[in-house]
Amino acid sequence: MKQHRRKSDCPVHFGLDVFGDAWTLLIVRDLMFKGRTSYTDFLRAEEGIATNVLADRLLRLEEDGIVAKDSDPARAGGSRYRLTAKGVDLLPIMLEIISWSAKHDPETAADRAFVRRLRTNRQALEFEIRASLLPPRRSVVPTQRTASTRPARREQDTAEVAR
Amino acid sequence: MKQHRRKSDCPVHFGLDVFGDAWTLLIVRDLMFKGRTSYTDFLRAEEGIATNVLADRLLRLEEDGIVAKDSDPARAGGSRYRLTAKGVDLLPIMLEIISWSAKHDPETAADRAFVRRLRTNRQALEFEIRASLLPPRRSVVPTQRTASTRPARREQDTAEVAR
DNA sequence: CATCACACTTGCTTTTCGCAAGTCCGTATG
DNA sequence: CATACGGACTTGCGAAAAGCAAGTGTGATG
Repeated sequence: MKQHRRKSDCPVHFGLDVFGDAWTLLIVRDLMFKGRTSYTDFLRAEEGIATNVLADRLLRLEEDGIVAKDSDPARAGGSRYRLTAKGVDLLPIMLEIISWSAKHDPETAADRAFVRRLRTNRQALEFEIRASLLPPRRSVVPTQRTASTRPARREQDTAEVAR
Repeated sequence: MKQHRRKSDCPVHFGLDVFGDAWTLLIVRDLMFKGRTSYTDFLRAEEGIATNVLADRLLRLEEDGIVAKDSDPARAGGSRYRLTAKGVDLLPIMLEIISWSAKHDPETAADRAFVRRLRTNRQALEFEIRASLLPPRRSVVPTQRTASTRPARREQDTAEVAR
């Protein structure tokens, strides 16, 4: 289990403590841009995350209030993950990473039109994506956890409802 | 030695392959905002990076064209690191990380005025910081490396000179 | 030419990752 | 109501990376 190791109150360090690894932001990417929402969806991503690492990162993300998990009554034993408001707030970071990579990676698969919009009309693009992510379409019911199980800090409903 | 493991051409993955770990962006932070430029400067940062990890990350950053190393004739055996243009291009990512952490970390040490400017007048702030970082003030001479030693991809002079 | 600061290396322990296989659990099915 | 099934993990183990402490090399400086 990857541990939190907060060693300062520097905002850069705080961010890295949450998503400073090779996989966390790929899960966020899948939720934000690729419409992937289930455990097996994430496993199918082309980078090939290991199943134990995926389980660990999802738990971390849930504990840190970036994603929330709902059980999906439509499927046997199925769950759906979604970004919380705090998770959606990572969007500007994601967009800047995409912008940087599109500029500096000759082999980038970044969509041309997307990158152009990013440079010419970022506000609107960001607004659109936010709109596509909120509100969380609840055809599903929040997963119950016993007090003993992990996710400590629950997302405040207010944070979710606001905007 | 941390290895590159490029598994797709996704721009998010590309970025994470370069700086997806707990330390790389802290070094960038030190260079970008804290005026730290030497090996021992980086070691002194409050997060306490291990010396072998620091050596590894600096080599990676140099190989990836994010930083460049100059020998400093003013100090015995001293070196200075600086951001290349590609490294300075990480600025928007850093600013968004700071913004996110300032919003979501109750204990954040992020400077109030800085964060306010970030929200109200980002363009100017970014421009200012860029100006403070370029051009690389050369009171020092680029470090020579034999063909056998590491940094493969050298920063193109053009990239440095442009802007 | 001895000393010192700086920039790393080296060796060792602990943690995390990567990979393959196995388990659990809530439906659906017969 | 027993059994199969798909989805969501868990477990075990070897390898890689991180963390820690101590040591080495090298170019000034006295």
